[in-house]
Amino acid sequence: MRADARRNYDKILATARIVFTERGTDASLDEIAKRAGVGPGTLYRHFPTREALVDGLLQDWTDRVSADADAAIATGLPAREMLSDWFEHFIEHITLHRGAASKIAAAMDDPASPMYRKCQVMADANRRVIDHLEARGDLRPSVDPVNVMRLVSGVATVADSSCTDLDVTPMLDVVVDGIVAR
Amino acid sequence: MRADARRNYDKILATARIVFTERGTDASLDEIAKRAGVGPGTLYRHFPTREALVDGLLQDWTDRVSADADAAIATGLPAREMLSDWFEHFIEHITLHRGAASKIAAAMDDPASPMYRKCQVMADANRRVIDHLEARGDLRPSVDPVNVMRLVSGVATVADSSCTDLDVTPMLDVVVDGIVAR
DNA sequence: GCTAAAACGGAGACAGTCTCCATATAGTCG
DNA sequence: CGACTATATGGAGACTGTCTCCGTTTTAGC
Repeated sequence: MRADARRNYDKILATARIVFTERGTDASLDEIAKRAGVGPGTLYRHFPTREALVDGLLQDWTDRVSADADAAIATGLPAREMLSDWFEHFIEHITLHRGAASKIAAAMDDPASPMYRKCQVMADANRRVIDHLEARGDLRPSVDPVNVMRLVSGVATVADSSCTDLDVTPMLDVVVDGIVAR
Repeated sequence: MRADARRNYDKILATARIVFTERGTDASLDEIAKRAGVGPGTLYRHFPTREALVDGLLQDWTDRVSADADAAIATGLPAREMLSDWFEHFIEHITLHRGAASKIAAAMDDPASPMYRKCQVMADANRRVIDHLEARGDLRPSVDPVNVMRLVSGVATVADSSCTDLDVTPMLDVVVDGIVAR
């Protein structure tokens, strides 16, 4: 990639991070381009779709999610606490920008999405936590990590789209109760 | 309401039902107006926002949801089965049109939404089921019906926004396991 | 029929998406 | 260094959808 291209790419990403935080992931792309000091054409060449741009912002995101999963495992806490811990961190990450949660939830089952790969990493992180607890015999038989992931994403989506500042803990408690061994 | 107004109102609603089914709740409102044979002004006078239009379509929806809740209670089935039954019917209703589930989930906590009232009816129906089971001693202590509603809406939203035809049963099983007495 | 009030509809202002291509720039090679 | 080529730029503008305003038409009551 040419030096000027790289410069613009980074500039767009930095601006998008600001604008998405201010206005959510539905903000105008032309506005992002304008504020980044580039033409709309440049933005669309680097990021053909809004999804690609959101995906670009999540570059280091997967690393953090992965790290959080491993950190949760490392605590060695009882199943209930470990899961709550992990789920809350996870939700914190996927609701970074308003509207992001639903996009991530949708990408999880869509191999055509530019975010699909990152969702895989995220799903892997979750699977590590679930497998760890499973090996400890702390879970009900046949808990499917992928479904857990979907469920928690659903919680995140609801919390994110609600205009009130919803507390996710009670919902997560139900999920946790639904998967730990009785 | 004047006769011609009533006529147009009904025409718009009927057309919206078709178009939303074809294209989801994000379909162009001007297209609905055109296909209904009215001007955009007429559509917007009757339904100032997209939400109001979706809401108009759900006129008899609340009755059906209520009836389903009472039917589920009347079966007298064990808690697990009754809940699965009710949840599945509920999801079937709120995913009537693609995109509807997330709008309903968002309206649930937004008193300013035109759908808010209908969400209350829906929440009441759910509360009846939960209260019934609670009275039978079939649930864990302190299950909050509102949170259950949010959780199930989350499942519906995920299923609806997924491009694959997702089976909601495994997710609902987790929720059910999370609320029935151990 | 006549009239006032109610409703209509479509032109058009506005905002966002996305493309095309004439112009500008970076990097390379003699 | 200067010339050349591939690469990248940016902004005009086509297109689509939202929503309003207001001159015209329709309805309902007298």
